[in-house]
Amino acid sequence: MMQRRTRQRDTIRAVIERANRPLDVQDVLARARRHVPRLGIATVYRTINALLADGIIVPVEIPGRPVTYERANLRHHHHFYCTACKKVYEMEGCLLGTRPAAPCGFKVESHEITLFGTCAACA
Amino acid sequence: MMQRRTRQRDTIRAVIERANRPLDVQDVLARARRHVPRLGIATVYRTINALLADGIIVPVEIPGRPVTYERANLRHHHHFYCTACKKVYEMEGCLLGTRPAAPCGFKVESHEITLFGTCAACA
DNA sequence: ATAGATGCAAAGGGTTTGCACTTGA
DNA sequence: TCAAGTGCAAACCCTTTGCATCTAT
Repeated sequence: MMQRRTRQRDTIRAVIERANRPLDVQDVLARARRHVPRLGIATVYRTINALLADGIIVPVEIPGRPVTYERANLRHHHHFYCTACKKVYEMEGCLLGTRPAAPCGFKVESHEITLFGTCAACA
Repeated sequence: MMQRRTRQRDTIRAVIERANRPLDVQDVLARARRHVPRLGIATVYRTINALLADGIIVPVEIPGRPVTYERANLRHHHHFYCTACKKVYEMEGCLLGTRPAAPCGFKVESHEITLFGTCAACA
């Protein structure tokens, strides 16, 4: 995948990597079209799927919201969703002090935490 | 909403309330059809939406999976998603030892935690 | 030159809606 | 009785796929 370098792919990747918050497909399309006006939505989906497969970006799924994507090489962190302005913020570090407890026989491989509330700007 | 009592609604509500794990729409349809064979998928969606609006059930959204639903009046808990058998398990209690830390000015109102891994049955 | 990538439009899969029929109160 | 509720199918969305065209190598 992603064997050739194209303007579309460079643009889509740059849009996601330079954003200061996770972007959904429509966000990516809108921003990328500023540089590639004729960009099609199918190319956005194909490129996002390729970037996911290559481990360059990861999905960020907030319950009740469309999937968003961010660069994969960020430090372990979680997300804060402001219910007022609908923005997603990165929360540095992990909120779980200890390894998550699970019933006997259950093996925890990873976890996701989302905080909901209002951000400083909305308070 | 839900002005009249029907066999379909009683069945759908009972199916969700009696399940020992959150169910997605297809789960609900399959189980409810045992009692109401001609039940249509549209009625399942309509009833689930009505139960959500009435606060009788809540959505449980596991990243990458179809939305599931469970009764609303359960104690605070989180979910474990088995990546092998694709089932969602209830995890009693909360994994956050302390109140979640957030940057100054951020007000945390609620949180969601999802654990990923393999369950006892699949290990 | 040529296989990979793109844009468009059609196809898919899941959810909602329109409508005539059924049914609870 | 008769409006709420149902089942079916069509309509909608969002995402993926097919295909002719374009383009990076």
